[in-house]
Amino acid sequence: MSEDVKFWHLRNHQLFWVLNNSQVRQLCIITNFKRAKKGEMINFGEKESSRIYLLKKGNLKLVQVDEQGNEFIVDIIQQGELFGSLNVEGDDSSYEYAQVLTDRVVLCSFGVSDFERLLSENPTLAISYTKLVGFRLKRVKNSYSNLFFKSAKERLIAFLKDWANREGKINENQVCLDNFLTQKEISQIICSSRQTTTQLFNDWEQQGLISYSRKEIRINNLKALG
Amino acid sequence: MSEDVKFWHLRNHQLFWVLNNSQVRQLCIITNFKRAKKGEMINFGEKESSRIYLLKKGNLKLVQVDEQGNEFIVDIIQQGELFGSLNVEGDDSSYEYAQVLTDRVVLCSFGVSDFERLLSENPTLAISYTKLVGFRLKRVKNSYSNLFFKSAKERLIAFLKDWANREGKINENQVCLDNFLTQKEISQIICSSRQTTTQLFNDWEQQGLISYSRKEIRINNLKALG
DNA sequence: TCCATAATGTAATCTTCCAGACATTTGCCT
DNA sequence: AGGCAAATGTCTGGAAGATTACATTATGGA
Repeated sequence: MSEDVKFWHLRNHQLFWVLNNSQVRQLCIITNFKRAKKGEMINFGEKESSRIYLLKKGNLKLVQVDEQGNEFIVDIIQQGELFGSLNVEGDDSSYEYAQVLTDRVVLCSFGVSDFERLLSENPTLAISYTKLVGFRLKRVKNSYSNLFFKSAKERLIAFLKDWANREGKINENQVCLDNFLTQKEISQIICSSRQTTTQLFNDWEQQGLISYSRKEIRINNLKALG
Repeated sequence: MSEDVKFWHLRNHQLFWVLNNSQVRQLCIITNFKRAKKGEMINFGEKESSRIYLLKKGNLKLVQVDEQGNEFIVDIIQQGELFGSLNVEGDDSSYEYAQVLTDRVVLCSFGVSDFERLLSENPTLAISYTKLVGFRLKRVKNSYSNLFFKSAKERLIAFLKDWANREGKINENQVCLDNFLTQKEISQIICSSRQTTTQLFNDWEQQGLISYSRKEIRINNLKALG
């Protein structure tokens, strides 16, 4: 990928607005670009090779795997978001990987140490980055505390609402979602069984409130679901 | 509180190891010290007044309250930890407060804007701070993903194990915990009903595996609980 | 010391949703 | 086109644990 394109990508990310052009050019040099297709997995966690990723196009899921092998979808990353070793510290038992959800993704990455050097030279960038991580913390806390006090149905509604806010397209009163998730994946996100999720979608479908397909989800009236 | 004592407190926190003495002295000036007693509440969230706290002594809980008024214990903060507006960004719907659990706590705090200025002058500090928040993020993720795949019993065991690791005192094979939590609070942490928690403790008590009182919890054999 | 209040103990229902066990459909690959 | 795997649809019992409803016991403050 040409330096020009790299430049454009980085220049367009909010986080790097505080850098001047020459700094961004510098950043280009340490940056690695990559394309990946649906289903591909991205591993991170090996201390040495740990990298920070910036997702330029597409969506992917962050999956955490515990000792028993349970897979748990921690977060859905969308266009423009950072992910990877935000935490930097090498530690522990839990393993995490990312998997591509959309047909293809474009992402770029820096090694953690390069990124750290950049931060130490640009305090303003360091603060922006700090805020970003803090925001992520808040998001995770929020989405989890949702899960505990809501029934499976409420959790699914909350998930759809969130999704609609993030990426929904409004078509004459309807919200339309590009569906790159299977019902199984949705259940993993909202922590319920696959069957329960299916049941809920079908109930809504029969009431004419929603239209589910593998390509898209159309919601006629978000508020009426409850 | 004298500047000297402030100095000692700050100098001893890992986060500030990267600062030199004169910088720590500077930090002392913007620092506010406070004592609080059991049950007292600390609010943060008002954008203007938001502060970052460093807990010097004691324990407290961070409680998140959602729109329905459900109270959810997000985290237990112990000696030496930072809490408060780690996220810096003022946002949204969810409200969070801290409540003192031990007889008394000692804490110091800075206004967010002062702290930000400090960060911008000390990029290394900013990086340390980022790692800290990242670590917190990891902890939250971990404790949550625990919750979803475990039964109430397993969750309680995991909680006790974690507690034992953090603050347990070993007495001739037994682990002894200073109990500043009620069973109700424990249930809030592990997300089960108060009655279920009570039942579990009593079962263990009858099997002679544990000894619960309001002052202390003594565990004879952590592994045998399962 | 006594009392009000909070914390703990116990039991009987009742709801939710998970876990199988299939059938059916969809969509991709060759 | 045809076949195969993955995704979806549907039904069942059963278990975990919430909820309700009290009884009992501690504890801190007046």
